[in-house]
Amino acid sequence: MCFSILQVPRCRIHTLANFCWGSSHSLNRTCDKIFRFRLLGSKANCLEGGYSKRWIKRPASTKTGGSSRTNQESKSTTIGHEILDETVSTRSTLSINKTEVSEFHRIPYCDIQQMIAQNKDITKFLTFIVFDIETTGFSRENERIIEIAFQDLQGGENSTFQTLVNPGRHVANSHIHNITTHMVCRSDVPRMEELIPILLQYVKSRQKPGGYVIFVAHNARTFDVPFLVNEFSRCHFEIPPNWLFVDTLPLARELLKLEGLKLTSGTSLDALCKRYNIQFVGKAHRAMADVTALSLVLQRLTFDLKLPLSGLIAKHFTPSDLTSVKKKK
DNA sequence: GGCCCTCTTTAGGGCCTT
Repeated sequence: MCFSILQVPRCRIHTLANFCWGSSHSLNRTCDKIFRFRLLGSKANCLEGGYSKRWIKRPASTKTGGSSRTNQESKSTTIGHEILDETVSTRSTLSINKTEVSEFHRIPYCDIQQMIAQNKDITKFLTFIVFDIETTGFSRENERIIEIAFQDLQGGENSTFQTLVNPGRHVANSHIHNITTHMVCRSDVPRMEELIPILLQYVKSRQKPGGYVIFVAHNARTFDVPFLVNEFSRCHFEIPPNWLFVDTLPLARELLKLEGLKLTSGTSLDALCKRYNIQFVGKAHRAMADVTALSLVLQRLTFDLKLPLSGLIAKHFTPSDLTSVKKKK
């Protein structure tokens, strides 16, 4: 499956078409040996309240400990939890070194704006990940994330990542996503502080050396990203500086405006799926189903807006942009 | 909470996210 190709004659314009769903990237290649969880085979049981497709119940273990580089004393604890993923067909191992996590902030990254200006092959430095979260409510201050899904648009092995998250509290809005307290408030479902190192390592396994990761979500600016930033902060982690975010909601608004339609015509993910005749795989308002749908909506939106890759990247924002907006007020 | 629109800007309501 490929993104639509937008081409301008005699101009070299990079588009999402460059990110095809087929290349392979093994988690095994980039891992160390301190934190560890396992993604098991794909033929497993369906999850309670999950998808109609082959959702996988994956027992996993996480080893936490000190740095192998500094030879500090290592304390290992095993945390059983379930990682839900639909695409991994072979047994693979992802290990995480906590020192390595802290070094995310020391990697020198390329100047993306300069590369666009110089028309360099920016696709060599970019990873596009569509993501979605399910939460216990709307308030980033008071509510918690209970499910996260990532999909690397490059495709290939391990291109999707999905997990439930233990919020340590009652889930009052199960009627929205069908995720119940019983499903997440369990010792074998990871808490956010346990999950973040795994997420960081997963994303690192997908990114290119010295490159940026573009995270795309619907209403990312006012919901998903502030939630993510808040959870990282609460768990004493920082969003890596090479993580950039793009919100598809303004793209949808821009398109309706271009077509002379009122915004009340619908800019929700549901409305966009109906517009493009995209069917949800599984139930809407489950993270992976929404991610899959948004991945398809994204290619249609960029096609309709005639938006080249550089134009999409130009719409990015960072967590510090959100902070500066807050400070101004 | 941010963005957009309008019966507007010294405001208010609706949409979008769960």
